Amino acid sequence: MTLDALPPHQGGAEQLARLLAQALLAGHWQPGDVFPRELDIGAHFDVSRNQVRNALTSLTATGLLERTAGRGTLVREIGDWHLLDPLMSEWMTGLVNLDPQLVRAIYAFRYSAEPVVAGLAAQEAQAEDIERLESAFTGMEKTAICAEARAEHAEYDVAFHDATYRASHNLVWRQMGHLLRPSIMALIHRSQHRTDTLDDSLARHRQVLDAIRNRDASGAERAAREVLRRTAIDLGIVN
Amino acid sequence: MTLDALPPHQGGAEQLARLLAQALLAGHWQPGDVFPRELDIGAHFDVSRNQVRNALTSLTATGLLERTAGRGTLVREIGDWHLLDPLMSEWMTGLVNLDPQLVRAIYAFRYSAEPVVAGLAAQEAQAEDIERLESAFTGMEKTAICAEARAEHAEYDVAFHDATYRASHNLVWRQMGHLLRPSIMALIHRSQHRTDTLDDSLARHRQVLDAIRNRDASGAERAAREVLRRTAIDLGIVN
DNA sequence: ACTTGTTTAAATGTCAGACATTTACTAGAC
DNA sequence: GTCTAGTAAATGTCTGACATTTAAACAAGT
Repeated sequence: MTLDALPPHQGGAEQLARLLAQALLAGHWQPGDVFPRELDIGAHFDVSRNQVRNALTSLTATGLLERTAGRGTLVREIGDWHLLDPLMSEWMTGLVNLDPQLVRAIYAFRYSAEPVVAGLAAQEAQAEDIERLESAFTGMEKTAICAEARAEHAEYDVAFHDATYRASHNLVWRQMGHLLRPSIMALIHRSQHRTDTLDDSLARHRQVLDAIRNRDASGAERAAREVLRRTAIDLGIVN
Repeated sequence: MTLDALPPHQGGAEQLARLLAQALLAGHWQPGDVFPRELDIGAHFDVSRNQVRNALTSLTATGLLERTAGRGTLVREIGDWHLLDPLMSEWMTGLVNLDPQLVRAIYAFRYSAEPVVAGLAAQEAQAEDIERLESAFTGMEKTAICAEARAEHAEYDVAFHDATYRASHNLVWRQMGHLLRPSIMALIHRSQHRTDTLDDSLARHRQVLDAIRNRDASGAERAAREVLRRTAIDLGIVN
């Protein structure tokens, strides 16, 4: 894989890091491949060596690359990626062709984890948590009608699930909310979002909200599982 | 808080990063405090500005610090820390006085998550996963007898739980195994490790192993919960 | 042949200094 | 008082030179 296939870039090491990271996430390099050298990258994108090094530092910190003096830069395998790093989530978000293996892994994780989180939320939620959930849900309702508001609807969707994680009032679970954004964004690009689909999704979200509001832990677990069953259909993981 | 209270350091930006990170994790600075300037840090530890910048880059990437040109470096609040970053786990490990709030948060997370993970492991485990679990368990048995092998015993303990996460065969859950090390290490420093305690802990671990081996998902869930009840006692969270 | 040691090239890592940019504060004009 | 310009101080960036590590090529000695 060469750099020629990548789009141009402008401004900042962060942009460059995103560009390279997304190419890696899309599988343009294989694990074990040697990554281009600093000077080549700098020459290709016409940026200073500093910018390149800053970008590569991020990719190394997220486990995408492995660098050793003298040898060069190697691409690490998917099992070494720090999927829970917020930077990684940001890079995955907006990547149209996310590796299906990743989409499935994240979904499987959510399917096993989110019911537990919802149960915790039902036990621990404070008034402000309920408020966040409600405002996110009403946002989802408002944007469900017209097709142009798909992006906005997704944001409210993310906000709803993130509010669930936050309502668990656990520092670790809360960190995991970052994974939601890429997962839900992937959902947008793969599902048709027909009206009946959205209605069904909304109804299931409402049950989660109600259960948490009623402090019904096991009910929240069940409802969260139902939401994710709907998600699985929309993602094309089942059927 | 000044730098004077910190021990000296030798060699490498990584060492410096660990030193500063552990000071932050121990709560030597309050959220919102201004962190010392690059030049001051460099002068105090007698390292180049580059090393300081590399170290601070790590602390920024893990959400411990927030840096903006012109303003300086601020200490972020605990809710912004990237607790799931492997670097963070490495720093927390070996920190004798980990913030009790963190210990409790990590424990609460494990108590809600690990039963689910054990259940998944019972469904998904392959032969090599079982082997890893068994070898870790026998290691725990061998090192349970004499008190000198506490550190080694803890390593086998970590290996056992890590093997459980790996056996779930999910990329996301697997990443979370990093959190185990600091959690279990904290346990060492706080518990007496009396012989009957260890026997009880071993028996409960054995039940997890057996349930996974028998592909008994709900049994593995129950057993994992029992292991963590034991852990809670040893950590002093209950009783 | 096989090993051992030396050299060479190439990659990342480090340093030092100058400069750029952003931010907060201060003094002064009106 | 309020706005503006200026100044100081902090992080960010660039550049070039040098250090260190690694792997491969090569040359000797046994």
